[in-house]
Amino acid sequence: MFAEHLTRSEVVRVLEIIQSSLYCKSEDDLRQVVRKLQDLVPYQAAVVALSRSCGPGQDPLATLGIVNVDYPEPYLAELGRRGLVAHDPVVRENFRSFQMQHWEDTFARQADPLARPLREIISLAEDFGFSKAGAGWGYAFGVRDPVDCAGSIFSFHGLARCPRTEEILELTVPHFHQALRRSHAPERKASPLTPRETEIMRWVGQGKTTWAVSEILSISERTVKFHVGNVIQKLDASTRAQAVAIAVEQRLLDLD
Amino acid sequence: MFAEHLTRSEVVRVLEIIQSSLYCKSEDDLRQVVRKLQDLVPYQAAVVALSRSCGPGQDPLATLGIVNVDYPEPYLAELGRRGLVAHDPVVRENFRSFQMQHWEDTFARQADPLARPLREIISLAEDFGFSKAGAGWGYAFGVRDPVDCAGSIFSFHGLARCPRTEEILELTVPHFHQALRRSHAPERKASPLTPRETEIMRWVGQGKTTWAVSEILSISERTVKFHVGNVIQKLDASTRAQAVAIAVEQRLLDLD
DNA sequence: CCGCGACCTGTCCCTTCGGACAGGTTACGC
DNA sequence: GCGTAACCTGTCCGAAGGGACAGGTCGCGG
Repeated sequence: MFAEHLTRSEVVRVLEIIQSSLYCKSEDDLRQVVRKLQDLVPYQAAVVALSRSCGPGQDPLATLGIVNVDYPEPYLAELGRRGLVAHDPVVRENFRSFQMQHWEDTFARQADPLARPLREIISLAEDFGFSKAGAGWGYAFGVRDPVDCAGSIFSFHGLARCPRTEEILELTVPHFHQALRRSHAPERKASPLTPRETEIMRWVGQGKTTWAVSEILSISERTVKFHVGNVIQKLDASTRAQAVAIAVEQRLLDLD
Repeated sequence: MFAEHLTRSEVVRVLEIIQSSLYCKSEDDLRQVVRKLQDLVPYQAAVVALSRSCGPGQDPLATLGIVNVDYPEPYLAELGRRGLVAHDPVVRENFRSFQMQHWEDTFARQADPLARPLREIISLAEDFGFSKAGAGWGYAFGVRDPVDCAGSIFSFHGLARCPRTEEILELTVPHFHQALRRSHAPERKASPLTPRETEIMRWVGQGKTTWAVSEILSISERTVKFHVGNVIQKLDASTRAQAVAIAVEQRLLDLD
């Protein structure tokens, strides 16, 4: 059965959230969308992360990009600083199985509940006022992308075990994963080219000669050569053909 | 209001379809998912297409990849053979506005309803037994991806105008678009370049001069110029810079 | 066997580029 | 006011590219 614990209006709400996930263009958009879940599921804080390398033999943690939703920043920073993320059983479990897990179960499955990093994780959480026990438990759920193998984890703090909650997460998280994948993709660093250089390279890429570009822009041939020369330098190219190749490949020519 | 014309079970059905769209890995998967819509919306046949180049000044038709769902293949083939796709007002409208359109309106908006290509489109449709008038009308709806600018069109034949239908398409099509984008990614038409040409253009794109390439490949400078010249012709470029730009953009240089 | 496509080579000529040198103006922030 | 970045312009020259003409070999399929 599908969505059996949800009323019509809840299903509609879920659908709305899913729709809005389609239009995430940035981490911040995603943050907003995830927050909408709070109407349906009373989590306290969430953390979201995407790893591009989840293949066999790859370390997912290596390329983990983290988006914080309502956790105290210093807590996550400290977690990272002490290298505890790699030892968090929830994280490890997630990137192995990508199944929904309630933290309580995950912690219960630990061979040695008193192991050093585990105790440290728990005490750090307590330092920040949310113990991992009792009301402090939560859910984690992630997706391993069937197409490009990117893996994500969505971790929600402050959720008691509940089939309805699981249903909602099951429905929404895969879409959040996609939104994360999309909004995280265009990690396009600022173009090293000036507007003028970009403009000129666009024409050059369209097959215009120096002379033609100078006519188009009503500037001298020399100036065009000057700009192209600068681009060649900046992109560490040796010919304009290579400069164009690099620019196109790095999408510096705002074709889109 | 969201999904106001739908019952709970219909909303759930929509949600189910959306969920299954997440796991499309191929055109055929997508076809299956789109077909599920028939339970909710009695369309007769659908055609789905994705264009990677939808930027300003780019021709979306140039990179249009088409997925047929239940149309007679010969019909679509004939449409393409006669170059009618470019003249279909529904297609043109879609890639301009990306808004939902009922074909009836689109055709009604045509300045000259008796124009040659338009008449040909209609008569071809009639030849295949589905006139575009009356019950033959349908809906088209597409998405212009906010992230990578890829544009899609989803065209459903055999739908009367109906707010409920529009609602369902409004909810599902954006997800189909994403599914199409994901499953369609590794679609690369055969390169028009010969292996030798590809090899040479790769070096040219790396900034090598004619002389340098000739040294690398142990052939004469003249031969390199010969091949580059052929590539420039084939790609309809005028300089090697433009040839490189086109080759890189169309991913002809198996860099990846 | 012949045509065809991919590949290879040459000469001639004019255009285009790339680099080096040597200037200039505007606009903006410290 | 001074530095700096973006923009603009010039001359000179050797190197590189593009087009047109005219060849050549090889292998494959009708």
